[in-house]
Amino acid sequence: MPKAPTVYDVAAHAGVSIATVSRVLRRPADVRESTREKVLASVRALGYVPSASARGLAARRTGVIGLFFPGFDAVDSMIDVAENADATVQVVRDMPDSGDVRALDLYFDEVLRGAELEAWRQGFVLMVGVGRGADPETVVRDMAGRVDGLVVLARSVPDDVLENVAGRIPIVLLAGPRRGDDFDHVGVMNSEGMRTLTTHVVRELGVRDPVYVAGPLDSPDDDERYAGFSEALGDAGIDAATLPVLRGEYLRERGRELGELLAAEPKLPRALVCGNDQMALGILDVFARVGIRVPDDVVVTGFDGIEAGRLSSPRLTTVHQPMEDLGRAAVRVMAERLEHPDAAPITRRLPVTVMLRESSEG
Amino acid sequence: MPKAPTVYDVAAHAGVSIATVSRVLRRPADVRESTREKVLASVRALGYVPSASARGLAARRTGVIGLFFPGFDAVDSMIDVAENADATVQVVRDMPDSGDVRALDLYFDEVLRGAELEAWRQGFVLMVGVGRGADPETVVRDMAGRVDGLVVLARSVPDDVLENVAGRIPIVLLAGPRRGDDFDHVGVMNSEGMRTLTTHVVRELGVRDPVYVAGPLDSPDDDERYAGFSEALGDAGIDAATLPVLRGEYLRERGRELGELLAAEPKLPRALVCGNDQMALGILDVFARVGIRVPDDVVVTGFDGIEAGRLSSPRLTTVHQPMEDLGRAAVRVMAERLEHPDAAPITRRLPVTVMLRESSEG
DNA sequence: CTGAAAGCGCTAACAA
DNA sequence: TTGTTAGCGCTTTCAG
Repeated sequence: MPKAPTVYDVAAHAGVSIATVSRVLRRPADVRESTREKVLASVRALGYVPSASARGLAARRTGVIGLFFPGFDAVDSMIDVAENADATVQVVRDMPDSGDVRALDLYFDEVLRGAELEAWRQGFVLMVGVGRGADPETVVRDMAGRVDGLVVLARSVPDDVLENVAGRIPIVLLAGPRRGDDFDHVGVMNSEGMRTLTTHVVRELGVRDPVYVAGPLDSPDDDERYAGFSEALGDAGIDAATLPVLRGEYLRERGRELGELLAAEPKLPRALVCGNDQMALGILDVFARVGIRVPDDVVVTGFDGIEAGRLSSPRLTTVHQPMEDLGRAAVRVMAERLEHPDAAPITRRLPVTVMLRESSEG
Repeated sequence: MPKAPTVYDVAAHAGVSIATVSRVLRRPADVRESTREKVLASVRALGYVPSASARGLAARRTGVIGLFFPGFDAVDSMIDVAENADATVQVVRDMPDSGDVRALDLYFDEVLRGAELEAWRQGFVLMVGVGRGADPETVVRDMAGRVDGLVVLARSVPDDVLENVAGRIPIVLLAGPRRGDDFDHVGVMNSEGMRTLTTHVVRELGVRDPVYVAGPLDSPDDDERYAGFSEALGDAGIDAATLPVLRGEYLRERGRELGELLAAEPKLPRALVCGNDQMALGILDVFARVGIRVPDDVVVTGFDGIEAGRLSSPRLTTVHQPMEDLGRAAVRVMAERLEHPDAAPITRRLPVTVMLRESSEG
């Protein structure tokens, strides 16, 4: 690996000072055309690539925006590459079934895609950090040293760490609750979405006693969704507090368990309004197996709009979150913040879309 | 945003020299325990986060590995976030259909996941670069200035650019052909996989005249796959050159076109061995619509092992590439290269898995 | 429009 | 074990 050329090399080659080389690269307009071309020729001739480290140090900005996500799961279940490196082609009879482990990741992937796109548009590079195991702090601190600003998925990092890091670089919170005015924040209209969907269930489908299938107790997203549910019922003169609520984790498997429970009951509710798609899909799994007809026997709805809900049968009625837009909005907010460090805290809530599909529409 | 503390601040606060602060952070063992604790206390007290730029500049390494992919498609079809920012909840009747635009991305997502995991294990940070439009060169050059090494998807960057950048930092090529001994390379066993699958079709399913559905003419991957196909036939005493070959792009839509063509023929082949899953799925789409039964009337197989092939009906028999392992292997190779800059070129070919599913197995 | 020179914050010899 | 010091490669006044 021959030593990489530096500004000095380029300057010498072009017969100018290093300042001029720097100018050609950063504010070409400030340099006479003939000089500029001379320098650019040298840049190409030497294969010069500016060092981002040196640039970042001198300019006090890196041009990188960080995006922190809690980790992909199932990390250590993976086979070691080296160990099967000399294996040969394997043949497998692949039976139907398999899980949906990728669902969570898919959510991130979409947000990531939007963030990456917007970062590019704004002239930034995106650095993705994935929280490993129980130690988001290390990763976040490390990232903090590398980026101009950090977008963090809400509640994926302890508050004190966030507070601490915020003293050095701006933080934008993604999704989740609004967390006061401490940080800039980008979220979606959870309650409005659920309210609209529930209103549809009550008004159009004529169900006056839908059962809410809630997520974890400590999920602010779920709180907001339930609030929307309640409001919709209130609008129709129904008191949500009088209706039963089922509760579980936001997991398909947990949905299956609830599905089993429901299937064993003597009487089904007319509609199950679930706090997220995963649970709804789990319930659908069981109902399909035991012969409960959806939506004829019972209407089932979800929330999130994950891909799997478009591929299930029946396809799942849900409230679709604009994940890609979330990512984009977060980066855009960060760009604004970087431009105006002292502006008032920014909050942005993105609209959602109720997707009516066969799990509710007969 | 108060000015971020530096080593000098920490050193002053702890009453030591900046060198000691640096040591505490980089080689804690070289520092007496009491001093170390004193320094760490100051680090915490001040909320100190080391600057990666300064560190990178001084140490001549950034600790970042770059991963370059050609771009996500459909970039400019996206709605502008700002424009619908004040919209409210929308309700949509979502009809079945929709495309599979995400398929390509899914491939990348998996590779990405593997790369990210391995990078973390090796103590690196991963920086993902996405080629925008027709200008991978700019992105790659920019990345080259930010990372210690660059993993590049084969044929996503012009050779001369690669050559040029390779003078500055090591390059690892991912997938695609082997490209001589110029670069380190990680790929999969394309021909072996296709050979095994084809042998199954010939031997177990008794088809002696399968039709190969090829990808683009300039795809070395497809060349390798076709070679495997030919070999398998040769093994069975059949000359592949005597059999017809269909050709298209690696796209589902193109598969549909071919499907239409085939459906219009008086007589179907007994088996269609496709160069990738997308085309096979497109063919499946059409066959399902026009009532051609798979595998009873015709066997259809793919290559890649994308998720959509697990969700189609019938589910698609295919050769599964270990995408995640590919990403991991690439990063691992890069780590080795970084450790031993002068070692001989590294080539690694990962095994694949033939997945027998209902599109071939009656 | 161009050059000289002073850092940016950190690491890594080398001394002590 | 700790401190001193010389850069790392670039940006950015400030002069000219």
